[in-house]
Amino acid sequence: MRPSITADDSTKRIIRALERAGYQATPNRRLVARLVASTGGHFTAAELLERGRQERVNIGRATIFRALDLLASLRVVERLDLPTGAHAYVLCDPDEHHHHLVCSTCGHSVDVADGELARLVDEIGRRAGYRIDAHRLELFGMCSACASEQAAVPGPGSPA
Amino acid sequence: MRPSITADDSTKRIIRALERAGYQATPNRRLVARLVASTGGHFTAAELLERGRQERVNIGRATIFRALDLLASLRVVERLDLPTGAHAYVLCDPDEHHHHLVCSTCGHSVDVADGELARLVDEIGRRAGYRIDAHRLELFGMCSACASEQAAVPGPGSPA
DNA sequence: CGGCGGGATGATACCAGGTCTCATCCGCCG
DNA sequence: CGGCGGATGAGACCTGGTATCATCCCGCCG
Repeated sequence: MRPSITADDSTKRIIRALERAGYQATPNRRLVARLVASTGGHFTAAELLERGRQERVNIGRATIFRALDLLASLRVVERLDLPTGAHAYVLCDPDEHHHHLVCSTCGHSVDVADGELARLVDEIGRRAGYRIDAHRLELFGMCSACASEQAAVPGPGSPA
Repeated sequence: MRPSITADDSTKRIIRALERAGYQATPNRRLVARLVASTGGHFTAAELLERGRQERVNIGRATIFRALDLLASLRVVERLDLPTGAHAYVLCDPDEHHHHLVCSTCGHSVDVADGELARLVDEIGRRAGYRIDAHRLELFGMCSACASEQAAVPGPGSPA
């Protein structure tokens, strides 16, 4: 375990990214940054809104979306399509191209370096005669924490 | 080029899949099958609805969605998340696990065999300590037809 | 200090994709 | 022919997201 990056660090990192790009770090945006940073996994705009309202009555839905958009454009946050078709956002590292591996149980998400994938994608494109501009890989599964928890408290029917 | 599979073949294949799974091949579903098969690329439910209405006045939105759901559950059709965040559907081969490479210009889509990806995904999971249950790879680019068309009629600025 | 301008904000209307309900309908089987 | 379950259409509804618009706030300039 190496939880060297705290939520607080993340909050600051987000705010710095905002400022570096020339955007105002307004109270609302700071709030969103804090909310985003304090989730270990993915979250929806609606969740953010609700949590935001708990600490600060007046924050508009539109503001949340605008902030999220902004953060997404800075690649501090990325939009995810869950297998269910629902949309969620995750905090992530803006510095390198990567993908997400998300736990379907707890929602925790880890960044996955592109690695060999780039090569593979390249080859697929060449074979199909496409010029590939973008790719997206999304991985869903169960993290080790959830797996061991499930092993300890097995749901009905599973230990058959 | 090997356009050995016609829209008609696809229509029949879809209908057969329906029947094999024990669902009625009702007129509406046949219509949807035909509409789906006659698009080379991805399409949205709204498009289908509109095209459907052109040849058969009464088909409900819900019916389209229901048919699409059904086809998706038979894996004859798959739901795609475009880079824009919009949802689309594509006709595809139910028999093997694969991914989609879609042309952002014309919407044409080709199936891509999983190939090495499975191994890669496996390794990622092992390294992260996740049990990976599902993955999704989506590739976006430009097909050779659109590329050559673009080369012939270059847009402003591109031939710089 | 006062005024100004642009960006940020909140409310709200709106839109699209999708789901749910419900009454009707229709085709298939007996 | 009668009944039943599945399919259907209309339309309400929900959710995620966007557009509009008036207001507001802040920094800056005079």
